[in-house]
Amino acid sequence: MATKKIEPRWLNPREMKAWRSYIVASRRLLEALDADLLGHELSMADYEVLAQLSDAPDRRVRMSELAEIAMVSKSRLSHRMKVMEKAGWVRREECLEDKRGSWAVMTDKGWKAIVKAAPDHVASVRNRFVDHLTSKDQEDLAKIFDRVTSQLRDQFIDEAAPAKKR
Amino acid sequence: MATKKIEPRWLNPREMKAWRSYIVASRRLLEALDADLLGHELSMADYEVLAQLSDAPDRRVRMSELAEIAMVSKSRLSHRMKVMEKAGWVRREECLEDKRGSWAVMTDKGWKAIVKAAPDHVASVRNRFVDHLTSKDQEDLAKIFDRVTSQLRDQFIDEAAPAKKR
DNA sequence: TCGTGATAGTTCAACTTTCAACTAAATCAC
DNA sequence: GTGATTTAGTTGAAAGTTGAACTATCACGA
Repeated sequence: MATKKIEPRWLNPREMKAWRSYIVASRRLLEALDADLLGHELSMADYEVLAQLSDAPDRRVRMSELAEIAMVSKSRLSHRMKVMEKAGWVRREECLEDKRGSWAVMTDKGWKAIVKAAPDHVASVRNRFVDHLTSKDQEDLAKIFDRVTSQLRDQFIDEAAPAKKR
Repeated sequence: MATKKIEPRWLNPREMKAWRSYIVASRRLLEALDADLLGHELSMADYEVLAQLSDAPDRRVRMSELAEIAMVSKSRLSHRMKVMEKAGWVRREECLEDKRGSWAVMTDKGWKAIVKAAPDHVASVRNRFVDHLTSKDQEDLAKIFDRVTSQLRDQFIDEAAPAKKR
């Protein structure tokens, strides 16, 4: 098969501006939010895990599901859980319905930790981000990024599936 | 001083939606872009370093400046440079004007690597992000995120300075 | 009921990132 | 000038992350 070189479609100035503004702001923003959480001995990723756990019925979620909703790999979750378990924030319980599985369970201490961290984190998200958006901005952003996410999911499905026709 | 507990201003549904949409999309997006670069043995962070270097006059930049424009810590840059140096993509040269300093210099091999990776990366940025935005979206995004960045910078200056009045 | 393949979760080794400590040179204040 | 401070950059150890290999269990079809 002859591989034909396709001339790449470079970004025009408007596209470039949007992309760079986004990427720079995102880097800085995440950095700032992480720094703001430092006082609670939490990273954004750990916060996300605890927040998801605290939201679940009985504050317990299967490991796999937790990994998925907190957007971390199973391996990473396993490691972080070990750390957070040592800190006394979570506990693991064997799953009776499925003996391969286990439950991630939030302890009282973990609950207290997240309840204490949440107001500061929300304030930080406001200060650094949300309060600088108008209502319209918020709606626009949500629309745009939902589109991006669903597109990513579609592509992922495309890639995972053997593909009928592309 | 009596510390008074301030009732946190939680996010309303619109704000929450915007924030979550943004954070979820961003995580997934970065993940996808990183995965797309894997074929070139590059991470987004390394790509950024090489891209900045390739843009500089004579493809050479002082280490500190490179760290700043590529948005990585000096320590991290130092470590990555060692790896990329081993790969033959960059080289370090001593700085004659300031003997503490050193230049990061892109080699021909590095140039070839980035020239080869760039079209794929741009395609990936398009596929995953830019092509899903209208021109208006692009302008809105740029405006919003520029605002976020400048705000972050202002806050940072605030924090760094001893503060006259806050 | 057996075997085959998928799923849940952990672990290990390799790699990356962070943070603090460090060297050396430049700059500043007097 | 000279001592104090700042700046440039690197280093080493500790902590975090990744991806593949692994164990155990489950689910399904013949």
